[in-house]
Amino acid sequence: MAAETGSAPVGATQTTIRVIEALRELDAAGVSAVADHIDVPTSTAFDHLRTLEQNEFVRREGDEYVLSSQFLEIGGYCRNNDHLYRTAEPELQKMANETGEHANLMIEEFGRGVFYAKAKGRETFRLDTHIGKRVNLQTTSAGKAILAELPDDRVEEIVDDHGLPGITEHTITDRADLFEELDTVREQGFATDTEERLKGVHCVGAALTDDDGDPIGAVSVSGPKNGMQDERFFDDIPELVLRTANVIEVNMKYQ
Amino acid sequence: MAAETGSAPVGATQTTIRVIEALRELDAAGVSAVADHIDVPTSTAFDHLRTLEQNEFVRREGDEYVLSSQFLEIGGYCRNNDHLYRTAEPELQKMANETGEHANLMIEEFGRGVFYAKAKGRETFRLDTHIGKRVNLQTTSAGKAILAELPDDRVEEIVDDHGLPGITEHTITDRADLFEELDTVREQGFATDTEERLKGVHCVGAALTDDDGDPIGAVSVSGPKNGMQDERFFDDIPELVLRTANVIEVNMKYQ
DNA sequence: CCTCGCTTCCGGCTCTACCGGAACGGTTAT
DNA sequence: ATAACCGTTCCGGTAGAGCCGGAAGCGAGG
Repeated sequence: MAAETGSAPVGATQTTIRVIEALRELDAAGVSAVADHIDVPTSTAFDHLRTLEQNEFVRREGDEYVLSSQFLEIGGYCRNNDHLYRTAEPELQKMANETGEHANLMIEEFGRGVFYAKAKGRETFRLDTHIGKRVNLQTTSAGKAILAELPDDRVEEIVDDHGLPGITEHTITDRADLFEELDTVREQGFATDTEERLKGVHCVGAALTDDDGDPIGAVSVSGPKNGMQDERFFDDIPELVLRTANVIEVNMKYQ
Repeated sequence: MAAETGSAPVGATQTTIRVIEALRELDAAGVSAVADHIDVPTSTAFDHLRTLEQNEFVRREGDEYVLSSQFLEIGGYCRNNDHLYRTAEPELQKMANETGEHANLMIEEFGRGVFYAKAKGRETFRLDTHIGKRVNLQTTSAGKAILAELPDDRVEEIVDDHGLPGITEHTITDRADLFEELDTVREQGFATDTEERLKGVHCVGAALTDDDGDPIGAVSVSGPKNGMQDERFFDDIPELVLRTANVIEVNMKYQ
């Protein structure tokens, strides 16, 4: 989360958000645990928890507070009304069925990649990527596909904001390397990820662009490294991913 | 949403929440549209929108504000850490595969049913149930299964709070009918829904209970009315749903 | 160039968010 | 039993901040 320590216009809301963050980090916690965590008096934490509870953002579980499913509800509602999601979701399913691998839809927000939707293939190895999860764009194929469609100065800005932290030994951590990689992506038309975010996982991603050529997201397929190699990884899967991306782009316009 | 008009301890937070609700209802809106909608000066709406934006709960799209995927992120994160979800999710998948229909996991929160997870079967007719969607418990099979495991006075309380509004012509709208139905559910061990929330859709649901016998959720299968009839609807599917519920209950304890 | 609608900024007044402290309630130890 | 202790809940005063009106930017359109 941003944790802008700069003064927010509405300080009380800022405090409430800190309470939410605390509950998220603590999973379940009592009033005083929350108060300690964000360094406010218990009475203050209590006021905010109660306000959140009244609005059903927080629920009591025994003698502790937990975040409710209200967040999921709002997020799910917005996503369900989203034209991109509605258009892409069925195509994701198809892609997952055809490949047997996981298919993902990513969007960019605040300079980071959001796993916006996923479809499971036959291989149901457990992914760490919960819905909505945010990652640095350069660590995924879909993210790199998006970056490749953004103007250079915007990429610079994103790198300035979020850096290039190494997640695995294969993650791109150098700025020049990144731009070189983005050149390759633009040449190929698709992006790859060879264990750059998760050991043992390979991905192929392609950007979705609007009429102006601006990226509105990206789709990708991810699977175990062993099954994702050679022609399948460099030809078959990319072709399918690109075709799917194309179908989604077209359907975005005419329905 | 609750819309507790009673005074919240932290009024500023209450206002922020109203801004969020407004954005949700308006989909995308400018400062003044939000201000009008919740009847505050534009400058106030602006302050709150800016605070939300700084914390990445709201994003600018052109010259309008929209809710960001932050809600999905928080909700998805919590769900992913949830023992019930982690345990039930793979079983849902299996159930969807075996039946070819949609499989759902519902939990109860604030007296309403939350569609907490779903797995798609082969029949991919478009459901209106986005993830996190809240419904009145008595309108779904999973919800009735949960109600059947709650003490009568709690059921009374829930009905008092949320009423028994009719959604389709088959929805239970009478209190006595509801209790009669819950008796049947307890006898059978599972609950059914014959077009009580959606025309043309039948469901079968079974509750998940903890060691104390309190319901922690319910699983259900829903499909088109035509395919969900006779032995399949009254025997085969119920058996599978009950078996799945049982597997989840056991796995909850030993892993 | 002027108008109009919207967003953004600014500063003062008043209200309220915040806090300390006290009461309450449940649990454990003596 | 009873006391001690922990966390939660309640309460009231104060000073600091949220709210608001008004004005300044800023585009779009005539």
